[in-house]
Amino acid sequence: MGRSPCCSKEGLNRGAWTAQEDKILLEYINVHGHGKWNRLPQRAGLKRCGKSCRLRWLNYLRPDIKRGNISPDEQELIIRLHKLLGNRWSLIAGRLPGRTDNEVKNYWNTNLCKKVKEGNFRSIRTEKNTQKTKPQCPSLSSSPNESKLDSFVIRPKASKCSKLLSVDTLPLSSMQLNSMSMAEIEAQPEPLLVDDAANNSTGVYDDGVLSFPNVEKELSKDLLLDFDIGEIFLPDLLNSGFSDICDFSYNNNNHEDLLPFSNQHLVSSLENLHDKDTEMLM
DNA sequence: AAAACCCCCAACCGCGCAGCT
DNA sequence: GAGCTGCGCGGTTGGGGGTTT
Repeated sequence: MGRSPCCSKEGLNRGAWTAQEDKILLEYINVHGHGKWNRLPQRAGLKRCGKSCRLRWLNYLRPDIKRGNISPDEQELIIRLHKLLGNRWSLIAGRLPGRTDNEVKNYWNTNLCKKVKEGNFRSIRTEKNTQKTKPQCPSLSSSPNESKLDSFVIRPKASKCSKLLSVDTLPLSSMQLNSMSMAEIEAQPEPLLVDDAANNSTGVYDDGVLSFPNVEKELSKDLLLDFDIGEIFLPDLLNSGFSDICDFSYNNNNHEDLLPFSNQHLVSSLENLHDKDTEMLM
Protein backbone atom coordinates (compact mmCIF):
# COMPACT_ATOMS: atom_id res chain seq x y z
CA MET A 1 0.00 0.00 0.00
CA GLY A 2 2.67 2.44 0.98
CA ARG A 3 2.39 5.49 3.03
CA SER A 4 2.44 8.96 1.60
CA PRO A 5 5.33 11.12 2.74
CA CYS A 6 4.66 13.25 5.77
CA CYS A 7 5.32 16.35 3.75
CA SER A 8 6.39 17.52 0.36
CA LYS A 9 10.16 17.58 0.26
CA GLU A 10 10.27 20.26 -2.40
CA GLY A 11 11.28 23.71 -1.33
CA LEU A 12 11.90 22.68 2.24
CA ASN A 13 15.10 23.29 4.14
CA ARG A 14 16.94 20.28 5.40
CA GLY A 15 19.94 19.67 7.57
CA ALA A 16 21.11 21.75 10.47
CA TRP A 17 18.78 24.38 11.83
CA THR A 18 19.84 28.00 11.73
CA ALA A 19 19.54 30.35 14.68
CA GLN A 20 16.91 32.25 12.72
CA GLU A 21 14.79 29.13 12.24
CA ASP A 22 15.13 28.28 15.91
CA LYS A 23 13.98 31.78 16.80
CA ILE A 24 10.95 31.56 14.55
CA LEU A 25 9.96 28.17 15.90
CA LEU A 26 10.45 29.21 19.51
CA GLU A 27 8.46 32.39 19.07
CA TYR A 28 5.63 30.53 17.39
CA ILE A 29 5.48 27.89 20.08
CA ASN A 30 5.66 30.47 22.83
CA VAL A 31 2.62 32.18 21.38
CA HIS A 32 0.57 29.30 20.04
CA GLY A 33 1.91 26.29 21.88
CA HIS A 34 3.00 23.11 20.16
CA GLY A 35 1.00 20.40 18.45
CA LYS A 36 -0.49 20.22 14.95
CA TRP A 37 3.06 19.95 13.74
CA ASN A 38 2.12 19.44 10.11
CA ARG A 39 0.45 22.83 9.97
CA LEU A 40 2.96 24.58 12.19
CA PRO A 41 5.67 25.29 9.59
CA GLN A 42 3.22 26.96 7.23
CA ARG A 43 1.69 29.04 9.99
CA ALA A 44 5.03 29.92 11.49
CA GLY A 45 6.56 30.67 8.12
CA LEU A 46 9.20 27.97 8.32
CA LYS A 47 10.45 26.05 5.34
CA ARG A 48 10.62 22.82 7.29
CA CYS A 49 8.40 19.80 7.54
CA GLY A 50 6.33 19.34 10.66
CA LYS A 51 8.29 16.36 11.79
CA SER A 52 11.50 18.31 11.62
CA CYS A 53 9.97 21.10 13.70
CA ARG A 54 8.71 18.65 16.26
CA LEU A 55 12.10 17.00 16.54
CA ARG A 56 13.90 20.29 16.85
CA TRP A 57 11.57 21.36 19.62
CA LEU A 58 11.67 18.08 21.51
CA ASN A 59 15.38 17.48 21.26
CA TYR A 60 16.80 20.95 21.39
CA LEU A 61 14.55 23.92 22.00
CA ARG A 62 12.36 22.71 24.84
CA PRO A 63 13.11 24.83 27.90
CA ASP A 64 13.45 21.88 30.27
CA ILE A 65 16.19 20.21 28.27
CA LYS A 66 19.28 19.38 30.25
CA ARG A 67 22.28 19.16 27.97
CA GLY A 68 25.63 17.41 28.28
CA ASN A 69 27.39 16.05 31.34
CA ILE A 70 25.48 12.88 31.96
CA SER A 71 26.21 12.11 35.57
CA PRO A 72 27.45 8.74 36.86
CA ASP A 73 24.06 8.23 38.49
CA GLU A 74 22.36 8.85 35.18
CA GLN A 75 24.79 6.50 33.46
CA GLU A 76 24.04 3.78 35.91
CA LEU A 77 20.34 4.33 35.59
CA ILE A 78 20.53 4.20 31.80
CA ILE A 79 22.43 0.94 31.95
CA ARG A 80 20.03 -0.60 34.40
CA LEU A 81 16.98 0.54 32.51
CA HIS A 82 18.47 -0.61 29.23
CA LYS A 83 19.15 -3.98 30.78
CA LEU A 84 15.52 -4.17 31.70
CA LEU A 85 13.82 -2.46 28.79
CA GLY A 86 16.17 -2.81 25.84
CA ASN A 87 16.11 -0.04 23.26
CA ARG A 88 13.02 1.62 24.64
CA TRP A 89 14.70 4.98 24.56
CA SER A 90 11.65 7.06 25.22
CA LEU A 91 10.85 5.05 28.31
CA ILE A 92 14.42 5.28 29.53
CA ALA A 93 14.55 9.00 28.81
CA GLY A 94 11.28 9.38 30.65
CA ARG A 95 13.11 8.32 33.82
CA LEU A 96 15.87 10.88 33.25
CA PRO A 97 14.53 14.37 33.83
CA GLY A 98 15.60 16.78 31.13
CA ARG A 99 17.06 14.11 28.89
CA THR A 100 15.62 13.25 25.50
CA ASP A 101 15.30 9.85 23.97
CA ASN A 102 17.63 10.93 21.19
CA GLU A 103 20.27 12.01 23.65
CA VAL A 104 19.98 8.83 25.67
CA LYS A 105 20.13 6.76 22.52
CA ASN A 106 23.19 8.61 21.24
CA TYR A 107 24.87 8.42 24.60
CA TRP A 108 24.23 4.73 24.81
CA ASN A 109 25.48 4.03 21.31
CA THR A 110 28.61 6.12 21.65
CA ASN A 111 29.59 5.55 25.25
CA LEU A 112 27.72 3.10 27.39
CA CYS A 113 27.28 0.35 24.88
CA LYS A 114 31.02 0.06 24.46
CA LYS A 115 31.62 0.27 28.17
CA VAL A 116 29.02 -2.30 28.95
CA LYS A 117 30.19 -4.55 26.19
CA GLU A 118 33.77 -4.36 27.38
CA GLY A 119 32.68 -4.77 30.94
CA ASN A 120 34.30 -1.48 31.83
CA PHE A 121 31.33 -0.01 33.57
CA ARG A 122 31.53 -0.64 37.29
CA SER A 123 28.39 0.13 39.10
CA ILE A 124 28.77 2.85 41.67
CA ARG A 125 26.61 0.96 44.09
CA THR A 126 27.87 -2.50 43.26
CA GLU A 127 31.60 -1.89 43.20
CA LYS A 128 31.82 -4.46 45.91
CA ASN A 129 29.88 -7.01 43.93
CA THR A 130 32.78 -8.61 42.18
CA GLN A 131 31.00 -11.63 40.81
CA LYS A 132 29.08 -9.87 38.08
CA THR A 133 29.04 -11.65 34.75
CA LYS A 134 30.09 -9.61 31.77
CA PRO A 135 27.03 -7.98 30.33
CA GLN A 136 26.27 -7.84 26.66
CA CYS A 137 24.92 -5.05 24.55
CA PRO A 138 21.42 -6.13 23.52
CA SER A 139 21.07 -3.53 20.84
CA LEU A 140 24.10 -4.85 19.02
CA SER A 141 23.61 -8.54 19.59
CA SER A 142 21.95 -9.00 16.29
CA SER A 143 23.99 -11.94 15.16
CA PRO A 144 21.66 -14.70 14.06
CA ASN A 145 23.81 -17.14 15.96
CA GLU A 146 23.07 -15.48 19.22
CA SER A 147 20.14 -16.76 21.08
CA LYS A 148 17.58 -14.06 21.50
CA LEU A 149 17.26 -15.19 25.06
CA ASP A 150 20.85 -14.17 25.66
CA SER A 151 19.66 -10.64 25.87
CA PHE A 152 16.79 -10.99 28.19
CA VAL A 153 14.84 -7.88 27.53
CA ILE A 154 11.21 -7.35 28.17
CA ARG A 155 9.48 -5.91 25.17
CA PRO A 156 5.98 -5.08 26.16
CA LYS A 157 3.65 -4.01 23.42
CA ALA A 158 4.36 -0.37 22.74
CA SER A 159 1.06 1.22 23.40
CA LYS A 160 -0.29 4.08 25.37
CA CYS A 161 -1.53 3.14 28.80
CA SER A 162 -4.50 4.76 30.35
CA LYS A 163 -4.27 2.98 33.64
CA LEU A 164 -1.82 3.40 36.46
CA LEU A 165 -0.63 0.62 38.64
CA SER A 166 -0.38 0.94 42.34
CA VAL A 167 3.15 0.05 43.22
CA ASP A 168 1.93 -1.81 46.24
CA THR A 169 2.61 -4.91 44.25
CA LEU A 170 6.02 -3.86 43.06
CA PRO A 171 8.55 -3.73 45.85
CA LEU A 172 9.17 -7.42 45.56
CA SER A 173 12.84 -7.89 44.98
CA SER A 174 14.10 -10.52 42.61
CA MET A 175 15.32 -12.43 45.66
CA GLN A 176 11.85 -12.40 47.13
CA LEU A 177 10.34 -13.39 43.84
CA ASN A 178 12.80 -16.14 43.19
CA SER A 179 11.96 -17.70 46.49
CA MET A 180 8.23 -17.68 45.76
CA SER A 181 6.31 -20.39 44.03
CA MET A 182 4.20 -19.55 41.01
CA ALA A 183 1.11 -20.15 43.12
CA GLU A 184 2.28 -17.56 45.61
CA ILE A 185 3.02 -15.13 42.83
CA GLU A 186 -0.37 -15.63 41.27
CA ALA A 187 -1.91 -15.03 44.68
CA GLN A 188 -0.47 -11.52 44.75
CA PRO A 189 -3.23 -8.92 44.78
CA GLU A 190 -4.30 -7.42 41.49
CA PRO A 191 -2.80 -4.00 41.02
CA LEU A 192 -5.02 -1.07 41.72
CA LEU A 193 -6.12 0.62 38.57
CA VAL A 194 -6.19 4.33 39.05
CA ASP A 195 -8.90 4.64 36.47
CA ASP A 196 -11.17 2.79 38.83
CA ALA A 197 -10.25 5.06 41.68
CA ALA A 198 -10.59 8.10 39.49
CA ASN A 199 -14.08 7.04 38.56
CA ASN A 200 -14.99 7.43 42.21
CA SER A 201 -13.21 10.69 42.68
CA THR A 202 -14.15 14.18 41.66
CA GLY A 203 -11.38 16.10 39.99
CA VAL A 204 -10.62 19.50 41.43
CA TYR A 205 -8.49 22.29 40.13
CA ASP A 206 -6.00 23.78 42.51
CA ASP A 207 -3.79 26.51 41.11
CA GLY A 208 -4.64 25.31 37.66
CA VAL A 209 -3.68 21.73 38.42
CA LEU A 210 -6.29 19.03 38.10
CA SER A 211 -6.14 16.55 40.92
CA PHE A 212 -8.20 13.70 42.27
CA PRO A 213 -8.15 13.84 46.07
CA ASN A 214 -9.43 10.32 46.57
CA VAL A 215 -6.97 8.94 44.16
CA GLU A 216 -4.11 10.82 45.71
CA LYS A 217 -5.15 9.59 49.09
CA GLU A 218 -5.05 6.06 47.77
CA LEU A 219 -1.68 6.62 46.21
CA SER A 220 -0.03 8.70 48.87
CA LYS A 221 1.79 5.61 50.03
CA ASP A 222 2.97 4.98 46.52
CA LEU A 223 6.59 6.02 46.52
CA LEU A 224 6.99 5.94 42.77
CA LEU A 225 4.11 8.27 42.15
CA ASP A 226 4.75 10.67 44.97
CA PHE A 227 8.28 11.76 44.32
CA ASP A 228 9.63 14.91 42.81
CA ILE A 229 10.88 13.39 39.60
CA GLY A 230 13.65 15.87 39.02
CA GLU A 231 15.28 15.80 42.41
CA ILE A 232 14.37 12.55 44.02
CA PHE A 233 14.03 9.98 41.34
CA LEU A 234 17.62 8.99 40.75
CA PRO A 235 18.75 8.39 44.32
CA ASP A 236 15.40 6.85 45.20
CA LEU A 237 15.52 4.49 42.31
CA LEU A 238 19.12 3.55 42.76
CA ASN A 239 18.62 2.87 46.42
CA SER A 240 15.34 1.09 46.09
CA GLY A 241 14.46 -2.50 45.46
CA PHE A 242 14.42 -1.59 41.79
CA SER A 243 18.14 -2.18 41.67
CA ASP A 244 17.65 -5.67 42.99
CA ILE A 245 15.06 -6.35 40.37
CA CYS A 246 17.46 -5.24 37.70
CA ASP A 247 20.38 -7.15 39.04
CA PHE A 248 19.88 -10.18 36.92
CA SER A 249 22.47 -11.10 34.38
CA TYR A 250 22.08 -10.90 30.65
CA ASN A 251 23.68 -14.27 30.47
CA ASN A 252 21.34 -15.96 32.84
CA ASN A 253 20.07 -18.91 30.91
CA ASN A 254 17.51 -19.91 33.46
CA HIS A 255 14.98 -17.53 32.10
CA GLU A 256 12.17 -19.43 33.67
CA ASP A 257 13.69 -18.32 36.95
CA LEU A 258 13.41 -14.70 35.95
CA LEU A 259 9.88 -14.25 36.93
CA PRO A 260 8.00 -12.31 34.32
CA PHE A 261 5.56 -11.19 36.94
CA SER A 262 7.87 -8.72 38.60
CA ASN A 263 9.43 -7.36 35.47
CA GLN A 264 6.25 -7.03 33.52
CA HIS A 265 4.75 -5.11 36.38
CA LEU A 266 7.80 -2.95 36.59
CA VAL A 267 7.77 -2.22 32.88
CA SER A 268 4.08 -1.45 33.00
CA SER A 269 4.71 0.88 35.88
CA LEU A 270 7.51 2.63 34.03
CA GLU A 271 5.33 3.02 30.98
CA ASN A 272 2.51 4.30 33.10
CA LEU A 273 4.75 6.68 34.94
CA HIS A 274 6.02 7.86 31.59
CA ASP A 275 2.45 8.58 30.56
CA LYS A 276 1.86 10.35 33.84
CA ASP A 277 4.97 12.47 33.33
CA THR A 278 3.84 13.29 29.85
CA GLU A 279 0.44 14.32 31.10
CA MET A 280 2.04 16.49 33.75
CA LEU A 281 4.02 18.32 31.09
CA MET A 282 0.96 19.07 29.02
C1' DA B 1 50.77 21.54 7.63
C1' DA B 2 47.81 18.47 5.57
C1' DA B 3 45.58 14.25 4.80
C1' DA B 4 43.28 10.41 6.85
C1' DC B 5 40.72 8.64 10.23
C1' DC B 6 37.57 8.58 14.17
C1' DC B 7 33.81 10.00 16.92
C1' DC B 8 29.76 12.47 18.28
C1' DC B 9 25.25 13.88 17.78
C1' DA B 10 21.60 16.50 15.27
C1' DA B 11 18.62 15.34 11.94
C1' DC B 12 16.26 12.27 8.84
C1' DC B 13 13.52 8.24 7.64
C1' DG B 14 10.19 4.67 7.82
C1' DC B 15 7.01 2.39 10.47
C1' DG B 16 3.30 1.62 13.82
C1' DC B 17 -0.36 3.14 16.83
C1' DA B 18 -4.32 6.04 18.22
C1' DG B 19 -8.04 8.71 17.18
C1' DC B 20 -11.24 10.61 14.13
C1' DT B 21 -14.50 10.50 10.24
C1' DG C 1 -14.38 -1.62 9.34
C1' DA C 2 -11.67 1.19 6.12
C1' DG C 3 -9.16 5.17 5.26
C1' DC C 4 -6.85 9.12 6.69
C1' DT C 5 -4.21 12.18 9.73
C1' DG C 6 -1.29 13.24 13.53
C1' DC C 7 2.08 11.85 16.39
C1' DG C 8 5.76 9.19 18.57
C1' DC C 9 9.36 5.81 18.38
C1' DG C 10 13.65 3.48 17.12
C1' DG C 11 17.18 2.85 13.59
C1' DT C 12 20.24 5.09 10.60
C1' DT C 13 22.86 8.70 8.29
C1' DG C 14 26.09 12.22 7.45
C1' DG C 15 28.26 16.68 8.61
C1' DG C 16 31.57 18.61 11.30
C1' DG C 17 34.93 18.80 14.83
C1' DG C 18 38.75 16.46 17.03
C1' DT C 19 42.65 13.39 16.86
C1' DT C 20 46.20 10.77 14.79
C1' DT C 21 49.56 9.82 11.32
